[in-house]
Amino acid sequence: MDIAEVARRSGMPASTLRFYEEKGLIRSIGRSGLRRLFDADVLERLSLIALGRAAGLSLEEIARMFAPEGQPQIDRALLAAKADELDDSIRKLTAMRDGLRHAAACSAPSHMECPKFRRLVGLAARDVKRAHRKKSAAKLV
Amino acid sequence: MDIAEVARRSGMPASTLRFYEEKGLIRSIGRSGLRRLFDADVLERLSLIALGRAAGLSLEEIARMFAPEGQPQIDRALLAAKADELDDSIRKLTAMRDGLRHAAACSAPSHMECPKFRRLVGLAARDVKRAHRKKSAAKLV
DNA sequence: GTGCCACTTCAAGTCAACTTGAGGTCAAGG
DNA sequence: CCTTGACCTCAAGTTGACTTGAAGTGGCAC
Repeated sequence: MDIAEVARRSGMPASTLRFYEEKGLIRSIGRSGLRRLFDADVLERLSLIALGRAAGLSLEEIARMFAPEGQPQIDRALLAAKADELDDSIRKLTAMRDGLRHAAACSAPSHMECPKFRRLVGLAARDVKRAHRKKSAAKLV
Repeated sequence: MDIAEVARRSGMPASTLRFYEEKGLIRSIGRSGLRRLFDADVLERLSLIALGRAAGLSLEEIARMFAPEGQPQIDRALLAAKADELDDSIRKLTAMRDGLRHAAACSAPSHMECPKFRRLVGLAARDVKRAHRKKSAAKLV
């Protein structure tokens, strides 16, 4: 397959495919003149990348999941850790969604006068501080 | 409160507070010489901003939720629409989390040999294509 | 009253993940 | 054979959300 076909079948622009190859996320199997040739399995790999992106992983994290080819347990630990992170995000998003849903329906003149909404806001505030502590701690390393 | 106290109490760096003020997301209530003075209610506002960010809203979207002061129903419709978007993200993240969790535990030698995992991957692929269609359509406007 | 240092402004830098543009190459159809 | 246009490379641009740096100001403890 040439790059145009991969683009068509994966839904990603050719520029992205070249970019991913440069980053080592995918590989072309050869050339025809200048033109890259891809094996069909690149599509699976691209789906995997898309999945990771959709779940909020960075390209670098995704690359790490693919790469080592020698430490399967590190790989599995990473997957599990990522799953935990996702759980966290899901909890946050769910709280936010409920808050929005409520705010859209709530009759309080200003959302801030609604106790439900205020509780939610307080929750988020705690999270930010936690995140900042984490970041500062990370800098010390 | 001066900016340092707001920073301390909100957990955000002063530079971020100045940045948010410049963007119109928060307001200082006056100055003492050059120094900004903030009302205590800015903390509530910052929590709200943090909540929005954590839920994946852009600063511009957050600003729109605050701003109009005249179209309460547009505001509510926007909130409801955002809640729906969040529902979508939550579904995706949940699928991803389950996939990761499974992959971390699954005994198949390579994740791609596991039918559960492959189904998940296919799901993500469809999503990318949908996103690209949406983007292309948006460009035509 | 005076010196320090937290505050100020404004411009520029950073980071991730791509996209865009200029200038060049070559496979294939006519 | 020759043109065409899809593909190539490499550098630079873009966007969002901030951060950093240099140069300046002024509140307040002494």
